[in-house]
Amino acid sequence: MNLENTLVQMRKGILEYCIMHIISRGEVYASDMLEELTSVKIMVVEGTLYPLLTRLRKAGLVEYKWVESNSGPPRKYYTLTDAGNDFLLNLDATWKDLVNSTEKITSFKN
Amino acid sequence: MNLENTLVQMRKGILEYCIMHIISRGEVYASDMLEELTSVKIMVVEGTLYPLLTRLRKAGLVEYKWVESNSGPPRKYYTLTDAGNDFLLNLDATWKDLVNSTEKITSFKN
DNA sequence: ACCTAGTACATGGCCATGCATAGTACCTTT
DNA sequence: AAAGGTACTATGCATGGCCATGTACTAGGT
Repeated sequence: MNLENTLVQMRKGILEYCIMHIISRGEVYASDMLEELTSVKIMVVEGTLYPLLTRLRKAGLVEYKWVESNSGPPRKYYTLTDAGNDFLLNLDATWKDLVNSTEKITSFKN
Repeated sequence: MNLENTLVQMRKGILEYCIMHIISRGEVYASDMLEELTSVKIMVVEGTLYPLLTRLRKAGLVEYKWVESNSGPPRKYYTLTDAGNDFLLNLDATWKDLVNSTEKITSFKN
């Protein structure tokens, strides 16, 4: 029961939400996402991101197309499907509710 | 990959944070906590709460004393230990950081 | 005294997710 | 051709929330 571990637990579910948002803004591939998440201090490693993307694809929320790169192997560029966009709207509401509820608990005044 | 499941995942770690906050405000027992969490629309069941309280106690963050009830069996009234108070301060910072980071991602404007 | 209902606490097994680690495949550079 | 880097894949572990169930004690009615 240490801080690091709790942070990991807090991240569960949120990562999926963040990734969906990043993809919703335009075609991106894994390294783009890692860079953006790192830039806002959400540290994520490949071993977390790739399985997550696979889950999202299997659930029909995202799709990808291979794009040649001129500086390495080809990349998978992701976009949201229609179902993905719908789901993202629901995630927005779910997340806001949760933050709201937590706020009520943690800023309770007697 | 459905909303309900994602909500469950989002709650991981947050529940611990909320419980710590509730206990920090004064002596409470399990039903008090359930009631307060329910009142802000965070649905929690006993099978989640009791193991969590046991974890917190084993980690030395909370302690309890038995108190007789005049309307049923005795209750365990919980309070934070000194270590628990310290940990709660860290949780506050961790949670704020996470919300902040998520905010940056989800309200990104091009 | 007995039975039923209610209250309070506890546990075992399941599941989904994040992570560590290792591995594959391809490209560029020298 | 060799070396290093980039992008993606696969496997197994740890954690925490949830469901179903169980135990123990109390209160109230008959």
